[in-house]
Amino acid sequence: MGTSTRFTIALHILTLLASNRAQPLTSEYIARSVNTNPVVIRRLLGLLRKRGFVSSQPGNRGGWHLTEDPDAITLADVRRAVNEGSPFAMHSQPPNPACPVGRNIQAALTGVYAEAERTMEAHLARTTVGTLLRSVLARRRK
Amino acid sequence: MGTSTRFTIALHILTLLASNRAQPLTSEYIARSVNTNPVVIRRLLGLLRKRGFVSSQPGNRGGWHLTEDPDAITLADVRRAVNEGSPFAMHSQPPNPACPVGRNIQAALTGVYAEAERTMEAHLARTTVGTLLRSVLARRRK
DNA sequence: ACGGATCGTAACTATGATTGTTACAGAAGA
DNA sequence: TCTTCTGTAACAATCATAGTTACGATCCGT
Repeated sequence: MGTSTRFTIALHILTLLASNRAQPLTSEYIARSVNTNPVVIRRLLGLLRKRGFVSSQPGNRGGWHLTEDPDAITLADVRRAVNEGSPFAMHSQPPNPACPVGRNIQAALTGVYAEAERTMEAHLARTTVGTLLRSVLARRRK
Repeated sequence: MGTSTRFTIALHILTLLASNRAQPLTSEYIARSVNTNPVVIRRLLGLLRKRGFVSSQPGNRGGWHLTEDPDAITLADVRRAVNEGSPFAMHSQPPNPACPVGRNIQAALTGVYAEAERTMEAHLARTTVGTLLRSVLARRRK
């Protein structure tokens, strides 16, 4: 299975909201920028709302807006919010416990994987939605 | 799609081969330790052979054996060998080029993702198959 | 030379995650 | 009250992965 695009789409959404803090944006509008279906956007926004990054307003003239400083939202926060799993997966079936390697390989790998993930997370925590917004704006040709 | 288990299985295989360097192991034998089908094992061993980590001997009394020092094979090498993709995926459909954020978000993300991957790879390069083997052996109860 | 054991690989199925889509009830401003 | 949105369920479409069967090619040991 390919890696999910949720993390990327969530960052796209948050960057878009960060660049339009004056008025709420509808899932329909966001979907046109991302080039997908509004329901996909609402699903992701629901996850981001759970973490308090955005809030929604139903009804006419409703929509979504950012409720935190873009520089306070790190990419590590966003990754956690959208449930991106570990980049490492163990065996789908448990290995053979009668084999010394089979019996112990998962325990040996668990620590290595956890530390590798921590390393990556620490790196992602050094970039924020604000960083992304500035990077995007610096590239635009008006 | 969930993350693939190829990396984990490849490490399991290599650790098993490293612990049995005296005689070749058959895909059948390895499959019993991993608890899967021999063809799955042969497919992975084929990828590992391309990188020169293992070699195979067809025919009666054939099988597979390690051709490199376990301490010379890093987890980063193995990960590359089995084609684990990036943990980050871009949009499946290109975002809207008429939107300033849509037009530039991928360029902004590319660098961040590449650097995060490099960080993780650098970390994985610090552990080897030899490390894993010793970790596994230290846990075994004879 | 034969027989059995193994690799090498194609082809197909099964499974599961993700994404996209339709549909519709509820909420809220104008 | 009408229109515009959210919120969410239900379902279809797509795709990667893993598992399985099958079978030809290879090679050791006798």
